[in-house]
Amino acid sequence: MSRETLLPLLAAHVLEHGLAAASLRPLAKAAATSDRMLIYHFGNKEQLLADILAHIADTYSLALDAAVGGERAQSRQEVVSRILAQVREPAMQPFQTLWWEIVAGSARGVPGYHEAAEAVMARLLEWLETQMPENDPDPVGGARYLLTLIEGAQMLSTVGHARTAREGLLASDLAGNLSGD
Amino acid sequence: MSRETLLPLLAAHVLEHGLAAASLRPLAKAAATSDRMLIYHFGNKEQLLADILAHIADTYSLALDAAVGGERAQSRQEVVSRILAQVREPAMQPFQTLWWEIVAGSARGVPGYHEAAEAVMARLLEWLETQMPENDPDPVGGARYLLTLIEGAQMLSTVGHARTAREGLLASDLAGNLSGD
DNA sequence: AGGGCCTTGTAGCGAGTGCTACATTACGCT
DNA sequence: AGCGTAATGTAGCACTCGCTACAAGGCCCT
Repeated sequence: MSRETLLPLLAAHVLEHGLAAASLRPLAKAAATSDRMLIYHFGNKEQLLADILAHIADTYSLALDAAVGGERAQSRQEVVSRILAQVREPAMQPFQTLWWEIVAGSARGVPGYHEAAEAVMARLLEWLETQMPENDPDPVGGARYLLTLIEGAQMLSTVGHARTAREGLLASDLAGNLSGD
Repeated sequence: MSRETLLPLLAAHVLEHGLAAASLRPLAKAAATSDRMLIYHFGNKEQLLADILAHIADTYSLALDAAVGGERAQSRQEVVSRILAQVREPAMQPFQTLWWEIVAGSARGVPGYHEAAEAVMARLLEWLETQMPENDPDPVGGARYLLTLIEGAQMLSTVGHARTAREGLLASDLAGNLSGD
């Protein structure tokens, strides 16, 4: 059982139960090994978590790429709708839940979290730029604008203010009808 | 030493060290009492944290009210600028850091966190409505829009994408120059 | 002064934490 | 076949966790 064999199992456990519950013995159990071996393979817990987070980031990135519809969106509003629909899929929920834990860790200065969070956002932003409408006057700035909106909306939804987020988007210059949100 | 005497000291400790480090013995030490007494006064840890979070929410609300400049903002852009400047004050940093921990707990379903987060956002939204420009065509929807933007920008800043957030706001319909961000 | 409650100190329980020491097995290379 | 390294099991250490049992003070009321 090498690191590469273990990582998917470890990642699945972290996605399901969160980082706060990611202690060595439960992780080892989920990967059908022992805490002893986790330390053996990864050195210490900090490195273990860093590797798991990196693996999850890769998985998330791939899932996002895979879920991208073929045809280009026609408007910024459509971009936001599509992404919010995608990101709120039940299958994406564990990533969302984990994401806020990473943000919290990043804010608190937990080693490795800031790097992980920054990398995820950078990749997401890069991908967002490719999703902008073909005739968009400012795809680069627009992607940043939409990212800000989307993440704000997601946070509000997370804390029970989905309605606030929806009404906020309706009041934005994106206007139109944001079907589904 | 009653509950009311202890709460400010406990809140200070949570603001400084976060919820993850908020275990009974350190909390008790910060409040110059014993873990024994914390359980005696609050029943159990869950209730203790709920009370501390409620106390912190009150404190935050008061601080925000106090920091509001007298004169009304002239534009939505000015509203955003003022709030981001205020919310990024060093004195507000502990609240921000704690906030993401609450959001994470809310997403994970930790008892009490969802209620706390929802209440904070509701209060913030209500306050934001009072801050909208006098001649705003849609202060209610506008407040929700700005809240979404502000929170998205704050999250991006937290994970090291302050620049992304700034450029996103510059590309929004708020346009103008968002001095300071 | 004495009864009764509110408050507090001391000690500890059982479980979980990251990590290590030591020993043994498994396996590839010459 | 023999050697060396990689891989793994077993036990355990020192610590923290939330919480409780027990007992003793302190203080008010009559």
